[in-house]
Amino acid sequence: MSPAATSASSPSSRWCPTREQVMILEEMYRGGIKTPNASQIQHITSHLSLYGRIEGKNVFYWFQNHKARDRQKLRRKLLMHQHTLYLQNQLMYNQKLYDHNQQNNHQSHLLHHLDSPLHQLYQVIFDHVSFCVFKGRVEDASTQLFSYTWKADLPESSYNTADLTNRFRDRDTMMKKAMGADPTSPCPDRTLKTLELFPITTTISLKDQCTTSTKVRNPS
Amino acid sequence: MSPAATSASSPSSRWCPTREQVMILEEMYRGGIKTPNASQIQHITSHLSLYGRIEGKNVFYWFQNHKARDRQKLRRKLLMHQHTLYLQNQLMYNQKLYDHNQQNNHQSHLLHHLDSPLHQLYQVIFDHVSFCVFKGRVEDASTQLFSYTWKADLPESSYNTADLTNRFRDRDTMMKKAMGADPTSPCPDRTLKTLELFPITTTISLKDQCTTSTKVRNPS
DNA sequence: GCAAATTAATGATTTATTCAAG
DNA sequence: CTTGAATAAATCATTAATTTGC
Repeated sequence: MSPAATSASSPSSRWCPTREQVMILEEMYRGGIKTPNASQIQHITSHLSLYGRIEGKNVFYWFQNHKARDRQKLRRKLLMHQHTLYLQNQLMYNQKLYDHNQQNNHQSHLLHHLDSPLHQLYQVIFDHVSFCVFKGRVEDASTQLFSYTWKADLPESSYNTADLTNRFRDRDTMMKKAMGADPTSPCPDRTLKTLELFPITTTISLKDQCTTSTKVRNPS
Repeated sequence: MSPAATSASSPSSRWCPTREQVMILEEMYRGGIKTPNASQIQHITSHLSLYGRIEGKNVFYWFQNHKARDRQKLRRKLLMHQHTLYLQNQLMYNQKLYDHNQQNNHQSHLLHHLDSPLHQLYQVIFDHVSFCVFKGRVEDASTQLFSYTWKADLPESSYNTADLTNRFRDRDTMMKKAMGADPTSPCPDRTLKTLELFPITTTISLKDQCTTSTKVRNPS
């Protein structure tokens, strides 16, 4: 498949690692070598040169990229996990609301609430941040939020939302960590059905890297 | 004053550029050298070694840092500018609202609006992002927004906000770029007084970097 | 004045993101 | 789409300014 093993047939512009080289590198990575220092790189290079043409910088870049993409995968997983919790929470809330309305026989209440401006605004901002983060441009997420503003026309009618206003006056109690919610026991007094959109069994700790930090670099 | 010129007095762990070295480097930077390649770095290093001990990597890092911090300053300026526009917009809106209520002799309307849940929610998120950005930890701004969720209790009364709901149904029209608003002519049909909290005469274009990109690096 | 304590600058690394070859 | 290569952003760490209490 890949022309990696055909050594010195065509002057390739970049290093094409052979199957054995990749296997050995991955083995070393799993073995704990995350950021090899200069002498380690020398050693690895001379070892891997038995299986094909290779330079020191190839080894350097390989470990750098491998570590970075490992972390990237972890972050994406964590993000998905939080997104799951958010959705669970949202579904739970809507379900609770629905049940409440069923009790009171007000069928229109649920839809009315889901279209409420608060809910929509939250959704817009959440979606925006989600998109930016999943796009990979983290900084834009906050930068662009700055550049948006809310320019509604003059309200022709009064708000009649004094109850909501009072409920949201304290900012600390207004927003709560979604992480704090335990998805396994969504509601103690009522069993709610929530769709399982994503697996929520990820047990991730970003700090499990042992990062044997070494300080070798020779840029000039 | 500064002991920068005293060369080789104490074994410093990091390079302390002399006054002349910094002057020359800044001159070169202004002259258009943003990311020198290996040969340029060699040349600059040998030139600057006349004024004090210096290595190639020092030159490499100096240009890297200088360019990055230049961009950083620009971004921060732009952020402040957008924040200014946001505040202007907010003030204009409140002023307009106030005028409108004055006409209709409803003194309580303004305060009612400022306490409205929409306004408060926007404020909370904006403040949060602002704080994170100005604290310098850009990533946290979006990451933490994920971990917050909105868990209100069941509303005991109906919302009565159908008008707002309809107004905000289309997300693209709901939020508009603050940049689009021209602060010099805030309201065509009425002259409004707006406090000038920040200078808004910044004319920034992030794309004025000529970045003579060169591809030389020798890590191993 | 003058050090201890803070804060701001900035040199050096590490990490994240982008580009482009295959 | 994967991944080597390169660049840019973020972070760490040390030094210089600056403040503060004496």
